[in-house]
Amino acid sequence: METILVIDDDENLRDTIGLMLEREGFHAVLAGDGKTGLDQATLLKPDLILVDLRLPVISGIEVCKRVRASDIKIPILVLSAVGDEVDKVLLLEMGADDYVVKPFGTRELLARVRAVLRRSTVDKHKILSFGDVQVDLERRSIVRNGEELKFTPAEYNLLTYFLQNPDRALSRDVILNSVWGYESYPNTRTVDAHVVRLRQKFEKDSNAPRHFITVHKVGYRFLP
Amino acid sequence: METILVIDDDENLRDTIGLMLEREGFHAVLAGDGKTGLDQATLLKPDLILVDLRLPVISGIEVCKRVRASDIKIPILVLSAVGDEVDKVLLLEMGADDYVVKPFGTRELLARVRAVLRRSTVDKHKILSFGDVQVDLERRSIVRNGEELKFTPAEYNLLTYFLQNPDRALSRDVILNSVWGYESYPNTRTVDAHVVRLRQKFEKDSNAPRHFITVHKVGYRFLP
DNA sequence: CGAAGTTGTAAAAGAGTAGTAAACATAGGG
DNA sequence: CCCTATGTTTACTACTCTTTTACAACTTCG
Repeated sequence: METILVIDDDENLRDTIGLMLEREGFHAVLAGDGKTGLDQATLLKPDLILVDLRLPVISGIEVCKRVRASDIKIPILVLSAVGDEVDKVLLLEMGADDYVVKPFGTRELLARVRAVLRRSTVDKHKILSFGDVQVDLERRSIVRNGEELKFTPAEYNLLTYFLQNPDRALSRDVILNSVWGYESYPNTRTVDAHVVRLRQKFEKDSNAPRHFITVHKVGYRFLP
Repeated sequence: METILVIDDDENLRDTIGLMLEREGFHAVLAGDGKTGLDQATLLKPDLILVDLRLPVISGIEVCKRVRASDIKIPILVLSAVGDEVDKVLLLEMGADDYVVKPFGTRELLARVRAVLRRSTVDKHKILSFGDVQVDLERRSIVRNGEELKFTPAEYNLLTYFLQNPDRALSRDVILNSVWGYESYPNTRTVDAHVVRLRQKFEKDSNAPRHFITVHKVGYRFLP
């Protein structure tokens, strides 16, 4: 089920939209101001953000900018009042994917929501990243500064596991089970050997790791 | 990327539409009169033609007729002024796929454009291509430099599967399931054997594949 | 501090994987 | 019913990757 975050200070409208979305099978999350909205966005990573252009404190444009700044690629649909003299180009440049002029019909909004979602799912490659490195799960590629890196399967598997479990102390046993699976029983030192390689490849200073942190007597912790 | 041909004698409007389309990720080609427009149409084979109804010399209706007469199946969207007393039925009979009444909003036009394109792509006979090779799914033919290539069913199935899933790491199991189906259980090495053949046929240097890339311990990735 | 245990690391042994041609199997047409 | 075209498996080689090992360096804690 797709989650849609609705950011609007007009409680009435907000609830109406929320209800409508729920009725259409979406999961709607509501926020009354830009700040809350942004928090929700980073926390929930919704599939779409519906944001009012005129918001107190943090405007809709600002929300667009900030969502785009954090590298989460969530499509954004802006709601603007008919009077708003907004440069549509600016809006799209700020990272909005589409906009609807109030007052709008339920069906129109829904059509837009679906259109944006459709477009975004097409090119929704999951790309994990840390530092200047991007990992494309679909292509199974690792890119740094636009350049594809060579890597072995174990390196890739371990790296993506770390990326998907950031900032957690992971014991060697847990890592072995998750990355190598239950069927193979390598020595736990194997993990160490591979972490060494990841460090050599991805740490600027291999002696002072910033991403692949040793947790003494336990295992490792990955910091993006 | 989709190419859209805009035929309108109003330079201002033409440019505005062109700009808007470009911004939305289309490739816009502009023509100021029916004659030029028709030439462009046959030359470029755009994915959509946007044509003003009131054109000097050759009218929009005439453009529709002539495009339909030549057997290119390009969808046409007609722009008509509000005063124009046009029989909509006639318009559609002439080969237009939809029409928009001026003055129109950017969003409305875009919505129509997308709608028409969506409808037309469904039954557009798709030609997949990579390098200097074209694969016509409808004819089930593979052509290189205007010459039809011979191929076996398995070669064709595997190749088209790759073409339809470009730039993704595909495991042997996934390939087997998708190309061979769930009912047959060939060895995964079978995939390798067929990839070898595709390479021999389509790679310039079989030792340094540029299209059929090995993904160690996983399978293959196809790059157009 | 110093002993015991833990981790870092390079290199070698070992295990597994892919490329490839040829053998084998199968189906469909004549 | 055999022949041919195609598909699948096998066998072997070359190669890549993984794991182990050995030892140095480090951490912890009494």
